[in-house]
Amino acid sequence: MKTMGDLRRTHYCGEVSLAQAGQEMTVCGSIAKSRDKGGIIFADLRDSSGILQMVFDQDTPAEAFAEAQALRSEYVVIARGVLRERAAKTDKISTGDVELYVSELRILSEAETTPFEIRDEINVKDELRLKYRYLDLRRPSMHQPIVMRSKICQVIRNYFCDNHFCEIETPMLMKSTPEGARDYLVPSRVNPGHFYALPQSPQLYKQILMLSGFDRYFQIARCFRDEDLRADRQPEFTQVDEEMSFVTADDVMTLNEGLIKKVWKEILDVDVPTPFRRMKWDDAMDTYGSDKPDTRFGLEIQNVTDVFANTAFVPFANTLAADGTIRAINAKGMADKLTRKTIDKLVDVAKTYGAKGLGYTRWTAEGISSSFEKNLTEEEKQAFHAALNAQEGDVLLVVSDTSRVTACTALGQVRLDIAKRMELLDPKQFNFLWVTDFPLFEYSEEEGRWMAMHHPFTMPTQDSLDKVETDQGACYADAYDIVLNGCELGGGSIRINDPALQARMFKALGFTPEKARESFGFLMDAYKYGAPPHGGMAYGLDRMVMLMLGRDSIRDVIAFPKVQNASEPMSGAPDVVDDKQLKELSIAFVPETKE
RNA sequence: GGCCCGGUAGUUCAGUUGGUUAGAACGCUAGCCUGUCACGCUAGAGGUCGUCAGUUCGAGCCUGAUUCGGGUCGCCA
Repeated sequence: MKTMGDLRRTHYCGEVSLAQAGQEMTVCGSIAKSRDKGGIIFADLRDSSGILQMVFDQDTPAEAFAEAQALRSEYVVIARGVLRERAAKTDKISTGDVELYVSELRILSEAETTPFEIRDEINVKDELRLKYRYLDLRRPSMHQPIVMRSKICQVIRNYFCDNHFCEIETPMLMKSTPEGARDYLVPSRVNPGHFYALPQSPQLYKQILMLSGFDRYFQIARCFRDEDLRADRQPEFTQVDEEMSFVTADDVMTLNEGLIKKVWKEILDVDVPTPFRRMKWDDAMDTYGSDKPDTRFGLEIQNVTDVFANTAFVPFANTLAADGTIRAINAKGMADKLTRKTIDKLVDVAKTYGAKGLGYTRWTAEGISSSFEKNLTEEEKQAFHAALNAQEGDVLLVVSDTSRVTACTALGQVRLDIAKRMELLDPKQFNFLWVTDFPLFEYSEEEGRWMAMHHPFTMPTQDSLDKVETDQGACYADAYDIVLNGCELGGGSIRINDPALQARMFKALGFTPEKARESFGFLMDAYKYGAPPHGGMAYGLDRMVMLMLGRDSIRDVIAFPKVQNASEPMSGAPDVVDDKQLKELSIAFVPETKE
């Protein structure tokens, strides 16, 4: 091993080209691969920008040639030489028409054999890749999303700064507030028995910043939620958070369409047409069975309740007697591909999402086979087929349920499952959509009360204002989610800026005045001294980067992600701590007793 | 908390009905090779079959428990 001596990098591997042939240059990085042919040695040098081939032969100084013979994968080197045109070119790498004819090579660090190969084509278990995250991140396909993420943030910052926004950091150590996800708690040493919470979002602070006269705020903010993980959900994640004064929902949506347009253009060179389609929550649920519909394909849900109004078929009749609903999808022309076996899978999907079952009719050249049509009258059958415009080659899928949301959600998931099976999802297509007019409240069986669907500061729509305390189920919110290809990219709302209305909201949510004051007193006070109308939204940055780069997992766009049990395999966090540390914090560990 | 899938050389996998010494590819080590780029050729090393217990004359294979990882429902205002 050597030091760099007086060698210093003059060029990055991925940034040289034929135009620089003949120049002397110094590059550094890691050995991706070396090929020792005896009298000639090729070694691929990788740095953060790309790969450049180095060459050594009989005319290479003896010392450098000997050094080249000792090269192994992942050795860290610095090399000086002359860039020249290759005798044999390749289009496998961007610098495939040049190579560095090396005159001086210094091995700066040797490397043990890595637990897996540092190449993009490998297929290695996540467990191992995450334990050796630093090795995994060396692979170009893992490296690229992290670099892209940085560029995306830069574009976002520029857009906000160009539009009169001010970037402001809000506290990481804050007060725990009720409602919402579980908080990560941080004990206070100087206040024994007292805890900070890590922010689930900067929501309260950004509203207060509007009251502080900042007018327009943004932040690329780390947020924490102590809930179970998913492929697109991490306990620690990043929001692009924004808030604006003197705006309506329309203004917020328009400004954000501009942001999306700019980011997609500058990063992907994709022209996103604006304005985006807008859809009310009710319509999204009825038509797509989701509050984040994927509109890249059809298979829309239809309401066939009326067809069965007088049916004798017991499951449907019972549902309708309980004021329920019957919804259906016609998978047009898919009878050949949706076999009985596949339909059984769809039934499982529907059940997973709460449906009692999934009725089906499969109409092939051999005739109609159906799980329920034998129980229908001839008139009902015909009316059913007519309602769905059914023909030979179609598959009809039906869910009946007392809950409209359950029936639609189950069919919505069946719809997505079919789309995946039939490969209807074009990964190159970006379908943006605003979903608006969400329900203001959601009834929680567990809590036995109405809960805020978004958060308790969300402005009700004009029509809902007088129903807040009396008819919570009929109230809608001046809220909007931005949806991309069936994923919730972000969401926001106009906030309540009238203390009296805020007090009514807390009451509707079952807060006593004392409880409201205890939890949100500082916020209620702040609104007393003049509050501009304001609203904003927040994006899940990780999800945005994931969708832009076409990745399946949010982990691919986070440098050091956590795994399903919320631990971090490389460092081993979380871990036990010394008793001394606990004592200082006045904390005693009491194991949860198992039943 | 529930459900589903997985764990066999460094890596990715195969392993028949439970039966002798557990295989392949890649990687690794050594040698040869002057235009390779998934280099090639020759030789070699490399295994607690996740862990524990059980059934059996005999377990990688069967049973139970457990652990680790992935997906998912609940949960995620």
